[in-house]
Amino acid sequence: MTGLEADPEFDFDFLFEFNQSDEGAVAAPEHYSYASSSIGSGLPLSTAHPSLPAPCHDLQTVAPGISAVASASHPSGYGGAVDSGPSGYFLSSSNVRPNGAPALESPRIEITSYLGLHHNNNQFFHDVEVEDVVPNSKRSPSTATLNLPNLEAYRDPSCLSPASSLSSRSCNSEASSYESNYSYPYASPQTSPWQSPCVSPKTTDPEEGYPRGLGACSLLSSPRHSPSTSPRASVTEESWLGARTSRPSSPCNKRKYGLNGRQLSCSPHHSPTPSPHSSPRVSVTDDTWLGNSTQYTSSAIVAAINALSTDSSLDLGDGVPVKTRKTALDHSPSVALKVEPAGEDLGTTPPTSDFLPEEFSSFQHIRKGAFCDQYLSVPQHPYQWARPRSPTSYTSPSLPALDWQLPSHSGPYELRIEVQPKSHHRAHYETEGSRGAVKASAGGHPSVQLHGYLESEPLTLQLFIGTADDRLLRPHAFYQVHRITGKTVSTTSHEVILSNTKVLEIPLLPENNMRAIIDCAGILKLRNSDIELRKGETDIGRKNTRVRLVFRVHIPQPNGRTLSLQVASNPIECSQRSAQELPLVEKQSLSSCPVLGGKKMVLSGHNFLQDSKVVFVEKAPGPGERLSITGSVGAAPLKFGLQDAPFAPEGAAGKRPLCPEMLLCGQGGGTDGHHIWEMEAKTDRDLCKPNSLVVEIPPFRNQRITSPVQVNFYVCNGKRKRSQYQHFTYLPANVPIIKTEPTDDYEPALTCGPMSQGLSPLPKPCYSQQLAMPPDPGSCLVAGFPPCPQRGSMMSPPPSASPKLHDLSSAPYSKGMASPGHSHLGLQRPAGGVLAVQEAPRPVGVHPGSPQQPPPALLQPQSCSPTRPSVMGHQQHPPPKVPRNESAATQPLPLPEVREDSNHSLAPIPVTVKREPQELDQLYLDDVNEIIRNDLSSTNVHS
DNA sequence: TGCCTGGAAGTACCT
DNA sequence: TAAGGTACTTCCAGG
Repeated sequence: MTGLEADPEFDFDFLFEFNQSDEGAVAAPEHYSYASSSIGSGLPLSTAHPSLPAPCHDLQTVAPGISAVASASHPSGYGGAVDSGPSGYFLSSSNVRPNGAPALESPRIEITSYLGLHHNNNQFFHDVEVEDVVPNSKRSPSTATLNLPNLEAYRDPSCLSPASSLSSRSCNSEASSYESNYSYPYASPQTSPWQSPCVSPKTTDPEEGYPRGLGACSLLSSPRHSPSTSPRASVTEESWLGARTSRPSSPCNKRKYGLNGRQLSCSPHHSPTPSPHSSPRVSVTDDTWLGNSTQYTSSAIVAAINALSTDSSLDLGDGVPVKTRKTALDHSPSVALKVEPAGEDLGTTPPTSDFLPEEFSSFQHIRKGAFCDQYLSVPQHPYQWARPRSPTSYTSPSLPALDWQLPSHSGPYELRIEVQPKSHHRAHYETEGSRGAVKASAGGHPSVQLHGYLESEPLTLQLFIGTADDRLLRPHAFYQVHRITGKTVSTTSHEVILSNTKVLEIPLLPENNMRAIIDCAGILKLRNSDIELRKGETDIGRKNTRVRLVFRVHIPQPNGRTLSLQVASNPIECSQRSAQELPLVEKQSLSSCPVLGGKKMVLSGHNFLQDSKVVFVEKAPGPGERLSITGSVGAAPLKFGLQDAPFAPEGAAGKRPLCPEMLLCGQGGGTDGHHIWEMEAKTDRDLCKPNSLVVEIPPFRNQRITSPVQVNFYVCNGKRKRSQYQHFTYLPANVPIIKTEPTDDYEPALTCGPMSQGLSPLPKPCYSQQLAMPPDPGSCLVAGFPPCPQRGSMMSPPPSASPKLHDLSSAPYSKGMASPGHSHLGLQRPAGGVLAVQEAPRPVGVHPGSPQQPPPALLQPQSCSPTRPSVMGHQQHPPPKVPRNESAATQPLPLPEVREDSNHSLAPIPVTVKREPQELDQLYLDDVNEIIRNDLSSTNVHS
């Protein structure tokens, strides 16, 4: 076996799980309420969802549809979604748990992520290995997984540096997590293993020898976690550490990577056991998959996956750009087709139950590889979990994926952040000790409260670290929530991993008015190299240091469904430097003004200096902007363009998209689609305070605009010390001023529903969530998920397709792209759907304005097409709300569609294609940019 | 003793 | 290609 193979870090990538979302994994225990047998039947890949495009079809079908469909309750495939209900994300589940929590539908296929399909990839060989290890007969019948070689997990937990302190490795340090479990006053959300303290210590070991990554997964599920209160103290961890610790004691501290980007393991511990398990996850999954559902031929699956995958190229191997953007955070890591085991009882028949102890052990080993494979792990029941009553099944597999956009309120319920976190919080690395819990700016800690909930059942509040800036809200690739424990922490919490994203679960108790003080959440920074090198990972960590705390709660409804609400905090700057130097704009008193300018705008934020400058810029659609995503079906490579997000790669900055500075620094402006206009606003130095700045809106360069023009501005404290771009709209002089809330363009989405993510009122570039949310829930609930990851297809499901959910109206559920088409809202998103969305989510967004009617543009399959037609650019174009008309002259590649953007702010909410360039700001896709530019260049030439 | 913090050195990457 | 600067990580030390 090659070193690579042995490397635990990469193992999980392959897991192909058919699961609605990773989240489901957590809930695994509960999920397993269906009969295993169902799996097979339920999984006709191709048949499941007629609506889905053939290739993707299968997968999708399987995915959400499965869970929902499988059960009678989900006739429409996404049955749950179909129902009307209060706005919000409802799980469709016919089954209701005894406790009222929605029962899991049986055969559920989870697609966690999928990055590419590659059989026989060198790197992924797990399948074979697994098989060897586990006899088919012994494989858990219920779980079927398909391995896709070459798929690398996204944000592989394993990636977490081994060195990290225990506490830091929250993901991995289950021990700590579990500690809390014990303390939980109420039954924790069902599924997670942590619920049952019973984990027997005995399981031991398999993991011990394993690299952390592997272990992490298993840890969660594995019994081995000792109930010990302090994770570190626990033997397990000790061993764990010993085995894998890669603390930088040596030169090894700095990781070196092989050509393929894999980290060369300096320390033996990395892959102490080049065991065959190298990719436990894969193996296991595959095995199961194969064993259980032979019907799903790998080829079929692959085909489906390919169809779904937006950037299959990534997986394809060496030729693929490592940093391609990956849209689907959560799922991306691997595509796994997984069939949940049947059997409601968690404790009962776990998939692995059949194994002999030895086998089981082996099995576990394998599984360990799958980082965060809660799905798999859960089933490991040799240990009887004390099954706590599960008040709410937030972990239900049917729960929306972490990157889904959910509303903050629905019907009587509203999830609200009562106390926002400070705008700065220095995250700690794994190699460091914890830097404490996130605090509130006024002292104390953030707090979240669920309003309108009158039941006596406690609920679970989920917390994870999401992206900030303009991109759609989704789990942050480079940051993880870190559970803080200690005397100073009053809030119990517990960690679980969903789709490679650590999620802190905090009880929301009626006795506390469903309010939780978040004093147990720190932020862990993952090394950029660990994340970026993963195949399929397209995000760039550099300068991607802003995050948001994302809170979710899943409220069981009388009808058996679950209403999911989500709210995100204001952005939090997590870097050391930024907290000290970079200006941060949190609020702005004006979001628009006539072209004449002259109005005073008050900016609230941090690190404002008397010398701070406020610069307004109008960006021309640059190449990057044009190209938002190149989709590909099947093996076709997907490319995600960097849009003109606030931090588009430009000018001096060159390739770094995220850095605002870059745009302006020297180069930038210009014809290449960068800044076509820059104007420094006058600031009132006398009124300047560290937290507020008063500026006079400069007149726009073109006083004769006929439609609103979106521009951006930023605060600059000096070279390379600039805030992120903020949105601002110039209105035609003769047009009555429409007062706009300080929200950004994307806000229209807000109109759709309370998506509030807790976004600051500021026009923050985009809290994407807003974007995505279609006002019409129904639309969101679309039964079919477009097979193509491409948004276009996904986003616009045929009207007919849209389910009947009503309530969602207000709730914008959209997955990253928030395509109105996301029918999946309300439904579990089909794996395929998920993938698709994730893949290309950021680039394209649809304004919620008219969610019900997805813009045709969205429907365009462009993204799907391997070739990158200009079309793509249209759909996705970048954010720059710059009036393209005006700038057309300067623009190398004028995009007609742009026009819409600029208008949308004023527009009555027409459906517009959102250009989410800003989302990209976080993408420092150097490589990608290059590629895209090249492509564009060539494309332009052709055109 | 361990957790938090702030600061800064060393390294990598970008211009 | 080298120099300078910035950002990222890792360490150190004090509370």
